[in-house]
Amino acid sequence: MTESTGQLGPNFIRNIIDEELAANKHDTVVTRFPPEPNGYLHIGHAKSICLNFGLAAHYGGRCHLRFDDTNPIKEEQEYIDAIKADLSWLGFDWGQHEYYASNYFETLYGYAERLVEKGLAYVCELTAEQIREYRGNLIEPGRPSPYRARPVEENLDLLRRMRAGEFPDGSHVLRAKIDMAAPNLNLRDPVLYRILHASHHRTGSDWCIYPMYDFAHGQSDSIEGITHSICTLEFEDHRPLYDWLCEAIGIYHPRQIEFARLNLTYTVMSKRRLLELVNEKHVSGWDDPRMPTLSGMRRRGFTPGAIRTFCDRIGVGKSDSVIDMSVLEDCVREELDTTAPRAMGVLRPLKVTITNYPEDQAEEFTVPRHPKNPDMGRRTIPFSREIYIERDDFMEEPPKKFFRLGPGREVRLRYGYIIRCDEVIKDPVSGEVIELRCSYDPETAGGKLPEGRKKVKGIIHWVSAAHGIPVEVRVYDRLFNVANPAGDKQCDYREHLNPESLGVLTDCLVEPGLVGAQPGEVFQFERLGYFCIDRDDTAHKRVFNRVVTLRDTWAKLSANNLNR
RNA sequence: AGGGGCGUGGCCAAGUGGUAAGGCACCGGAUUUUGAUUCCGGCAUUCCCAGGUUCGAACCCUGGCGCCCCUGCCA
Repeated sequence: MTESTGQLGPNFIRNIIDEELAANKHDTVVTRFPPEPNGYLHIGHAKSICLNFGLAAHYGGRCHLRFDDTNPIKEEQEYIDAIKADLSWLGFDWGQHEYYASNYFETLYGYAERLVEKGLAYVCELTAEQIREYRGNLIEPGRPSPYRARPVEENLDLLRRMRAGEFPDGSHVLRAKIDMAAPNLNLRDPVLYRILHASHHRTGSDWCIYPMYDFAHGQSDSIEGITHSICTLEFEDHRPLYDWLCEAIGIYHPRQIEFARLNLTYTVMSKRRLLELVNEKHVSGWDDPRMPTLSGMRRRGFTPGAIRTFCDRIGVGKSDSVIDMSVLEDCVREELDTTAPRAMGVLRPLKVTITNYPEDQAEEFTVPRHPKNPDMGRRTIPFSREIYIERDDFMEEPPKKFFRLGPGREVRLRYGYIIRCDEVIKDPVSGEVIELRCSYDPETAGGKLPEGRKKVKGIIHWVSAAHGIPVEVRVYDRLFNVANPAGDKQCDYREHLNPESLGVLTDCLVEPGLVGAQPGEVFQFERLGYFCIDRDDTAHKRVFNRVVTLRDTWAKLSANNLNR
């Protein structure tokens, strides 16, 4: 069992378990993470995973991985493999406890016959539409199916013939006999088994009847000895059925506890919408770095530790909540700040010629890989007459408090010399600034400041023109431009897609020390943010993803000034 | 004859009758060869509202109000 990096804080579920333990209701805690293999895991699943595995770890129990594979039409092996990979990546180990609801099909069927024999279930021949009509609605009670009073023997015969494949899809279902007038619609004789002549990804053609969620989930929990079956709020209405079925069948009865699912600002979390984003090509795939999927976040450069910290930090409750994306970003920055080696990279290059630096000269600065962690060692960065700096670090008419480069101004090149901007060269046609001609002060190498020389406030990053490696950098912004895209009843969530969520910068330059870096490696480009090498990276075309920017007080300040 | 849940600062969240933790965000300020990091300080006389019980209420009681979920042979 892998421990989460953070702490699973106190929450109402822990309080419940503490009380039960104090009352000697259990001697161990067994939880489970039960995905349906019909899609990819997202950050919402991570919350459930951290909760279930976290509780098991906290109480010294265990957590099972169980695939809820009761609907062969929607499920595939591909998803099982992807889910396992994501779970491992997140840092959780389910050991030998890998289970499948489909492994219990025979047992489940036995439970069904038992219910029939007890007179608690019957075979119904109403069509799906008729069943809906008979069910009534939110304020009117339902009516009993004409097949409700069928004798036990007839039900048993019919159920066996359903299993034997004598009937076509949709012709018969097995229903629990509960209460057609129950205020909780789930209790109005819910369907337990349906006929589906479909091949199952694990059981092939062994079965043509498949149990519904309500007749598989709790039963699987029971079979595995799950003590606490933790699910999301929308299943609260199913709990009475969960309980009824365990009692009716007469099996061990786990306790279902519901918590609020995760919502994050500026993204969507439902499988349906995520699938639409992929199918309609609004993103490049499930692992598009803008997606809230674990595979997307992995490709983006988010770390498992940051996601675990996030899940621990947001807590677990029962009130519908929307967590601000900044919480996640903070977790990512917190981890990467301590682990990412520093480097210099220029995203939007502006050429600078150091006019008083000899043309045939070059030198190397040896500098730390990390400002606070000497154990990470040192690196060398070449310096020469021509360098590139960030366009944003020069302004022809600098506003107040801008302490970077401008005509006649001085800045320090990080780890290098102080330079002064003597001349601004513009494109004669467009008027665009295309080059800065500067002079350097040889006395200021490596942070030195000669007696009496005024300290410069601005420090900017740079890359030597002759030595830099050209790279492509993909900069990501929020996928949607409103905080709650799915919450707008006026229009479709897709109308809130941020057209600028992906920016591709093709003229970037990074320091030559990064030649050998491999896909997945993360660096901090000083003053800019964290960047990881994408899996599209090749020797001919190096590709970085921007994981997240650094906090930018200047950007905030100038934005505030603009608003005034 | 509707039922089930939930309301603590901008966003989360602890708190379970003894006088409102923490994080994110935000606002100051110090240190800094990253406008980063770090560090210090500020940020709810009040817990959806109104009554009541109590020496004492976010916690207990009553009555309102608001929001979410439920009418698949999906999970």
